[in-house]
Amino acid sequence: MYGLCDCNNFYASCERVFNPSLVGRPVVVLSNNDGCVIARSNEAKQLGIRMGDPYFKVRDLLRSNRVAVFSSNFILYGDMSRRVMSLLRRLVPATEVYSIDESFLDLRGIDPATLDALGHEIARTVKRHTGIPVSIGIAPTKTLAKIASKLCKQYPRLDGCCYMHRPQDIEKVLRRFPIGDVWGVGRRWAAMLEGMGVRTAWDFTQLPPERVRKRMSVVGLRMWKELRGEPCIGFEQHPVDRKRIATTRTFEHDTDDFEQIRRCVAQYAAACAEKLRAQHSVCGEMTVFLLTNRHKEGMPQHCESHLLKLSVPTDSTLCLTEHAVRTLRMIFRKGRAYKRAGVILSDLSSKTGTQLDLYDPVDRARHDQLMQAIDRVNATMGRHKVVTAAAGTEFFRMHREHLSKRFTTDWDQIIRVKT
DNA sequence: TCTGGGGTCCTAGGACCC
DNA sequence: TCTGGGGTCCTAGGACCC
Repeated sequence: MYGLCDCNNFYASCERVFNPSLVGRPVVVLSNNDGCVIARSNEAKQLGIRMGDPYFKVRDLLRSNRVAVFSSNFILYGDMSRRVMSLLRRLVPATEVYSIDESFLDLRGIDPATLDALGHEIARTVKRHTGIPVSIGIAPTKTLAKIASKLCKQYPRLDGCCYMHRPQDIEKVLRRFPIGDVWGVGRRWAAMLEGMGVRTAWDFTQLPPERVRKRMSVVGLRMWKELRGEPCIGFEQHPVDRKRIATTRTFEHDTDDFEQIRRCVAQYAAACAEKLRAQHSVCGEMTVFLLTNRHKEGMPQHCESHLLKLSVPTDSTLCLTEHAVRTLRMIFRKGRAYKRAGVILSDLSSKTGTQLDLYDPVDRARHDQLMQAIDRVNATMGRHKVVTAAAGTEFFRMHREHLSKRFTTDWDQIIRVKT
């Protein structure tokens, strides 16, 4: 049996933990720059606010319904996630962290008769220790466990855990489960399947497998088998290294100011390099891109980008910043209203065993020492304490009008209790 | 005025190899 | 009239996830 533990309305729930007056009130969390809605409490969902709605379009609706609005506080959400995940790790034999708010649970070797009680116990414990409400689904495959956890959200009387294992129960659920809500079915496939007369997950399991394979490749076939109770997606015991690392941002205003964009790109390169070192990898390729505002109708759209292949793979902020700025110089065109820029690192490999260049002008060993020192300073004394001159100390401020505090990671912002 | 950010996997087709 | 067989690697594009 596979378990899935999914935190309910995770970002909104994190905000509520430190502000209990929000319980029962609608809450939404906004993306970077307070751009659009990326998380909603149940009450906010009921008001008809959709995922991805631009903030400026729903502002009046939010105000008239006294919705609590927050800028995204990823430091807080990341720390709360870490707490939930480490708790889960203590309660089951193994876990696979799937996203910031979801973890698969390895339940092999546990007496099936006790799984329902275990699921409820986990949900209660996570709520008690972290304040975060979760939905736990337990079923014979990962795809079915996902469905089971969605049922928990739909039916509060399940009380946080749905153990779905008898074939007749599974059939009953699948017959009412919309195909578009199945894990792995996006908008395109949902439309295609509905065109084929497939409305529910059950309809899908009744299609001939050859047809599924032909229209949806092995990915669809795997899903078909998983829904029929045959596990095809295994349990990842150990977290795998990323194959791409990106840092990209939308600017608050359109700009063609080269110096400003250069500072941003240098900051993105440094952020990528930090993530790269954190997983002990080096990168062999770097892409820098610039985009104009895709929402401006009638304006010419431009996408400048260039992929640079590095002669020696590196994880040095200095090397990557230099490459990024040089690449930016190549693609930048004065007079274009740029709205977004980014740095993407690819061709990642393990740092041990890097092929060096005999004529390499860079002293790798010294760079390594310097990077270690910088990472240590920034880790212990606060982010951005040491930066490159290219990135500058003037941090391009994100528009975050409704930011909550770093209650759990900053002594100066720890919650105060009035007596 | 104002519209996020970061990932993965699979397939088909072309270039190339022996 | 008739033109082999078997493979790899790379890339772009399309699908998906949170």
